[in-house]
Amino acid sequence: MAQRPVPDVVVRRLTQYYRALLSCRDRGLEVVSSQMLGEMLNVTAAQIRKDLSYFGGFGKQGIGYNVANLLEHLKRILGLTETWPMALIGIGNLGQALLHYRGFAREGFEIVALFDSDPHKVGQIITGLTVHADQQIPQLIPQLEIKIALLSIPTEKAQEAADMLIQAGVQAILNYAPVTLRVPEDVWVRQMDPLAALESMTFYLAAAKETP
Amino acid sequence: MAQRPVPDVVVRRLTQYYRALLSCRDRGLEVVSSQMLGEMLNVTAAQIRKDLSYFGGFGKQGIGYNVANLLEHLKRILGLTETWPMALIGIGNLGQALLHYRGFAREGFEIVALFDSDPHKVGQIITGLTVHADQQIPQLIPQLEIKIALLSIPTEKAQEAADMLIQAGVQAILNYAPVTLRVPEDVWVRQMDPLAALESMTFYLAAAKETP
DNA sequence: TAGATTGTTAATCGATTAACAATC
DNA sequence: TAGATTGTTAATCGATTAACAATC
Repeated sequence: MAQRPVPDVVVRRLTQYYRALLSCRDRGLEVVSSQMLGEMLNVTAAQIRKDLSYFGGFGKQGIGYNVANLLEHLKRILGLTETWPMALIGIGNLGQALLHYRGFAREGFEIVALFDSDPHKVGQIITGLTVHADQQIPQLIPQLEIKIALLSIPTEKAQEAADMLIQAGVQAILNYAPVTLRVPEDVWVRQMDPLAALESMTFYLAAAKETP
Repeated sequence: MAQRPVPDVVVRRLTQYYRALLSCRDRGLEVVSSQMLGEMLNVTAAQIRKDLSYFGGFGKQGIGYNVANLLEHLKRILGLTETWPMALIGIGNLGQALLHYRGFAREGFEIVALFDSDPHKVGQIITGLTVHADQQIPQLIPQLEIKIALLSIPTEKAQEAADMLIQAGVQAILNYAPVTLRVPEDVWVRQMDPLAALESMTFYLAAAKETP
């Protein structure tokens, strides 16, 4: 599909475009220009056109982009035409919040297996799913054809869990533990780290204080 | 402090270095080289030295960096020597998980005020904090000198809440709603968006499927 | 001293922006 | 047709990497 290699920054922006287009659609817009899209997302119009051009020409000169059409293309490009079964590792406060989050399902992501290392939690049924022991990972992940895992466990246990998951066939990890996981290069990891995000903002707040 | 303007990517990496150094300290390491740090974080040694050089020379040739010393410097640079009172807007599943998250306190972040628009929730006391109505924002934010807000409310309400918060003095927002907030340029926003993170990974998984 | 590692400069690489012909 | 907007190329900008003198 993509001829030139697509930079990761572009892929990340693609998800933004997709979001913005969904919102355009919901507001009844049929056509949108790169200019408009850019204003919604604080991105230049040229950036958007360049990014999209990695995948083809989806717009019409003088007109812009058909919202439904571009949405369809991005959906396919981002792999959102299929459904993605996911495993949730760690059923603490955060894990439970993820379990109840409705957003995943809307884009075809579904948590289909729960794992926890706490014997008190194993066997419990939450939102219709049984909590399995970590030891079940090697068996259940391949069986359920799970390629994506949500990792919401304590930092110390994250690497070990990641190793097991990858061994069992997981190729993408959404990591909530504040640690850099060591993974093979064909495995994808995205870090979800509120503390790091906060710290990168206090840098500016503290700097602004010093030089008012 | 910083002479040249510091690129945002550098600031974000600084938080990683800080994390890695904490882990070094906890393992009893007294000295660490840029090489070692780089291996922990999948970053080149040159990158780390360059990044740190924005702020000064913290290492010793032939030796490396004193862990405690560099930690102290980064702590100051990232503004983590002060404590940051925060407001939590939206007390749903995610909000409650954030409320129970212990990581914040360790770096001086403390949720000191809760807000929700649901009349059923207003007045409730959770972990010792009263849930306030959104209308209280203009009064309480300045009073408690809150500069940081955690936004965990539905997408539709996010912009309006952000406007109120900023009006009341908030300068940094950790936004869990999947929408690009329009904010003045002296206000910082970081997006926490698990769905976008997942979608940027399924891009690669789907692409790999096509070209095995 | 010899070996190691920093801080910094210069070279490279890659991403963003500007500009414009093509065309709806 | 005139006006608008795309897709793409070339120019610019900025970030990363390599290399090495300084020095612990």
